[in-house]
Amino acid sequence: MVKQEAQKEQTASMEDYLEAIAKLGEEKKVVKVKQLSQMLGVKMPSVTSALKKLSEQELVVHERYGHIKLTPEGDELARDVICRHEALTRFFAQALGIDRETAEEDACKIEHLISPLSMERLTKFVEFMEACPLGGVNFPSRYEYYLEHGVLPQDCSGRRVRQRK
Amino acid sequence: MVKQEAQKEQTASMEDYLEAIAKLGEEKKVVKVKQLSQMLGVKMPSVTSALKKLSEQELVVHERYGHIKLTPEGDELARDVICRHEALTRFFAQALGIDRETAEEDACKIEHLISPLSMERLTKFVEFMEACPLGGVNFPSRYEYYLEHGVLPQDCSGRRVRQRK
DNA sequence: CACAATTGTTAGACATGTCTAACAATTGCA
DNA sequence: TGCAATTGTTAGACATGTCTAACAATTGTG
Repeated sequence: MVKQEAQKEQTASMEDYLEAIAKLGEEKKVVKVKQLSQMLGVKMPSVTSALKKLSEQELVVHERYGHIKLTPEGDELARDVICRHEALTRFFAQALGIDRETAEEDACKIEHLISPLSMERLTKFVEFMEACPLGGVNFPSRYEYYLEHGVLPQDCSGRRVRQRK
Repeated sequence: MVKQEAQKEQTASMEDYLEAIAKLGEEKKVVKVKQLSQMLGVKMPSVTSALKKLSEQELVVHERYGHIKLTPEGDELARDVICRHEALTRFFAQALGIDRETAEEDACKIEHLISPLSMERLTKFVEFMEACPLGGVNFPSRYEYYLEHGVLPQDCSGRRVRQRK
């Protein structure tokens, strides 16, 4: 029985900060206020103020004028957000064929509010679509045909509507 | 060349009010503050205050203690929100096989921030999934098999991973 | 038709998260 | 090493949208 601290629910905004800190931390050795401010498109005082809140919750370590680091708990939350972000991006980009930029933007917004159930199903869905070649003519390509021509491709058996009961 | 007023961008909250007014308006003859308050899970003063803002933008007609009605412009916005809501609900419920309640909840949140492009693609995607029977063994049922067993069904040609490249 | 119950409004507090302006610390380079 | 440029913080304004408390209008029923 693992002792599982109740993870504080975060607002969309705070999740964005956690996510950005984790991402910057991967590339750069040290994370600074200015970088966060630029990555998130907010002014520096907004970052300072967010860090204060996250520090109080012990998700972030940040001493005045110093480096910014996630605590283990903060990192866990951040990983979770990133995981959702990536799954959503894959869904939009790979499954729906949407350009990377739009896919990222939508993922960024939706990652904060989608339910765990939908998230799990969406992930499985993408996995399935990627794994299931459907006898050589895979789903995405048929879907693309449909997108482009507005009608089903030949190998969808001709029938067009014929769905209700 | 149709004169197309720039439609004021609405916040998620205001879109919720517009949507609720439209939905209530369909069933009941008159829409009242109390009903909106209950449907949206907020207190009455919140409704009054939202209606004031929407009135100022001429999306809603509401005279003190009186009925609440959408203007044509407000109705147009509301229809748009409802349209997104329904497409999203169908996606979650029908494509992902999620229970109606969760599907609705997620749709309610996502409808306010998804990009027009993703919305359009998602809609087409659901249409496609509903219309394409894939030679009798349709996508949703294979997907369900995958969900349940974690492996691809027979008619997905056996291969399991074999994707990269 | 009067008055109690219900519904609606106003005023103002509060929470979140942003911003600008002013000031403080740090840095890096001459 | 000292000072200018950069980076960071504090203080406080503002916008949005919620709430409670107090009051006002409407309603419906004896």
